[in-house]
Amino acid sequence: MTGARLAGAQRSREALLSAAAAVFVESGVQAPVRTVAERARVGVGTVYRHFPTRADLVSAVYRHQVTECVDLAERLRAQPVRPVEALELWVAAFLDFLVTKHGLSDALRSEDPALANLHALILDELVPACDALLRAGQDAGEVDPDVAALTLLRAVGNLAVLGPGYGRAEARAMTVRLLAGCRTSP
Amino acid sequence: MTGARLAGAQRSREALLSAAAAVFVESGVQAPVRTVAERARVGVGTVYRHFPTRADLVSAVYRHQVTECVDLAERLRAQPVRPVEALELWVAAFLDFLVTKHGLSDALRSEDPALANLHALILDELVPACDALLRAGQDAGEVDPDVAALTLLRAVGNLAVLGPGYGRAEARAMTVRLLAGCRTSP
Amino acid sequence: MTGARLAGAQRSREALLSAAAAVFVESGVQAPVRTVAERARVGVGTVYRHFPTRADLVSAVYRHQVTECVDLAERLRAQPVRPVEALELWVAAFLDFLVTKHGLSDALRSEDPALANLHALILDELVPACDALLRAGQDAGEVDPDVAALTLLRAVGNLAVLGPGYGRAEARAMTVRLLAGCRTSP
Amino acid sequence: MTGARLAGAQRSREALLSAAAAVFVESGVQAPVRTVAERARVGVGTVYRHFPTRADLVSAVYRHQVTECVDLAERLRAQPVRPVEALELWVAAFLDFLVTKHGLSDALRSEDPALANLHALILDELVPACDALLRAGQDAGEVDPDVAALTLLRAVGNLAVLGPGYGRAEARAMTVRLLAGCRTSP
DNA sequence: CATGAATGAGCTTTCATTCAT
DNA sequence: AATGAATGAAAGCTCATTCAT
Repeated sequence: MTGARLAGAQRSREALLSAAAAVFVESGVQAPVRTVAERARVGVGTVYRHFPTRADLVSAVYRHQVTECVDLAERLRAQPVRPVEALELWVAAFLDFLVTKHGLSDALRSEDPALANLHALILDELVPACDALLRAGQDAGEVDPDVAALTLLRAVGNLAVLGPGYGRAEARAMTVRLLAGCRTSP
Repeated sequence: MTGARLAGAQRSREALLSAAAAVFVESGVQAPVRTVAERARVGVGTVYRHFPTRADLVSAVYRHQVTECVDLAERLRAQPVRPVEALELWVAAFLDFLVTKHGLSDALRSEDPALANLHALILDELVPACDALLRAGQDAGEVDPDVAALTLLRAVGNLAVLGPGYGRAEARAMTVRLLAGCRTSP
Repeated sequence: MTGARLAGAQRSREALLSAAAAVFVESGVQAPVRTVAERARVGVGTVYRHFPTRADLVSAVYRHQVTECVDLAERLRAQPVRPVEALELWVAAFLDFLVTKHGLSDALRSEDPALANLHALILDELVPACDALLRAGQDAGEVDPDVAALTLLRAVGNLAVLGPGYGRAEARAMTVRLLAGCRTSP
Repeated sequence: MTGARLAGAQRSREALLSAAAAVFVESGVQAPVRTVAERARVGVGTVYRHFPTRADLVSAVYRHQVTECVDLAERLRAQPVRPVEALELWVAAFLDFLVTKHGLSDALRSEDPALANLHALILDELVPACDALLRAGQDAGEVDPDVAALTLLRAVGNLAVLGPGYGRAEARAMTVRLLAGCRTSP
């Protein structure tokens, strides 16, 4: 009775999330709420019911992906590869995320206080995940100890912003070079 | 009489340019046109007369700064330093520009087709300037021949986007590391 | 089983009435229906089932209080006090009602045709109650015969609207003076 | 050149004021800004240009009328009538204002902090004007010294709220009785 | 040429009301 | 009967852009 309703609500929520993800990719995180609603075939009111503020929507859209990144970091640490290689793999995967959902890097860049949620999420989850990989590399003497996780994340996040003449391949190449520059000089 | 008119018009144009530069630094390139007009002590109509589209204004504002960068590149090439050092100096200076006038990196990043003017300007002037330095380094065997000027410029432009926990110092450090990763492996 | 249902429905209805009364006091009769539903721990649908229009809810909320006023009038008429004194006591009590449940005076003032119910209630019950007291005073030669019950009720209802610099004490004082002005000149 | 523009703007401003006055009478001070704009045959933007907040509009609409009331008070004080009569005349005139522009009494009643302007206006101008008349009556021993100007103004403001069965005539009669109740007992 | 008033589309957000479950 | 998700019409406010003077 209530179950069916709840199931419907859950479906709405998911429809909204995927609609929003798509819209953010196409038009950036600043896209009108109405656009998201239309994409999800839903009234605007429904958007606000599920996500009272736009920031809630943005955060929700990316929370899932952030979590995946965190999980990946953990899996990589368990792999029998050299720490620096794990870091490289992880950063490459992170970049792919960002590049695919280019809305996310917009969101990361934004200083809008309403996105504090999302920023907190990053600080609380992504930074530690990256930090673990980074420290492993530093402890192994492969990575320069001056590199901080947050700084690296933001830098990669920035390198992920594509534009004319600067596509995925370029972003990847630059990220690789940035990481190379983070290794200890032999 | 026409002379006076022209002089007045010229004055307006310059007032607008410096007002816009200031406003862009404070509030980004998206700042309301009205804000620029007020800062220049001029009616909005005047803005539109001189710069029919916002992109015209943005381009004009940064054209001058782009030119300075180009000039710097030429001066550096004449210096008795190793090519890779000249490149590093230039990139550092370019970064400082971007970081100081953070409006510019917004503008560079923007895919707004209306900014085609500005993009063209970069392709036509900034890329060749950078390219000259880059090629010198590559010819000297100091820089990896796979690095393209446009790619490097965009990457540095991206690294220049500041945010919480990622200030000037971090941007500089990351840029240095990126360049380090662009050098030929010994 | 149906009995239980009915009992449940009755409970809902009463929960709604007291929730609405509280909400109206806090936020006025214009408060969102949703607020009332939440206060009553009930779904909005239930509000609409019991009270198809907002006016039904408002009327129901105040019917009970109107009835109390009517009863008081009857009790006062039976008291061994001079008619004009009975009138004064009743008006004072009525004012206290209004001032305490400031939602009611909002409702009385409203010209919203949807509140016709409530207005009818007043005409049918409150006016006659007041009228009886009034006439007694007029018959005793203590109250000016030109004073009409409805007019007096509305005036007192209006005087009950508090605001900055005009609190309960002021409302009471003004009501007393209004009534004094309704007495026959000696 | 600019003069004509200014004249046009002035005309707009006045059109807005009279449109707003009319709309407020018909629908209360809470009427949508858009309604006022339409009534004035003007875009919403124009309303906001002239009156950045709704409160500014409301205040402007009534400022003029408040001033007239104040002027009237001064003229009446100069008349060769007994103080209490002057007070009665003034209150009657004030009531007529309120009753004619019934939006004003809504506005006076409102506790919306955005209307602080208007409230201040009343406290600063209307209260002293009323106070002068009141004190004259009190000094002459005709009016009860316990009556305060603000209280009286609010009470009259309240009595001015019309409704079904309570029209202008009733409001006037009640106001007269209220004032009668404010006189010193002989 | 310069001005700035006017315009109105567009965005966010709220809430009364309906209706499938 | 009860629920609460969904809907969509308002309403407030901002700004890019036009155009009469």
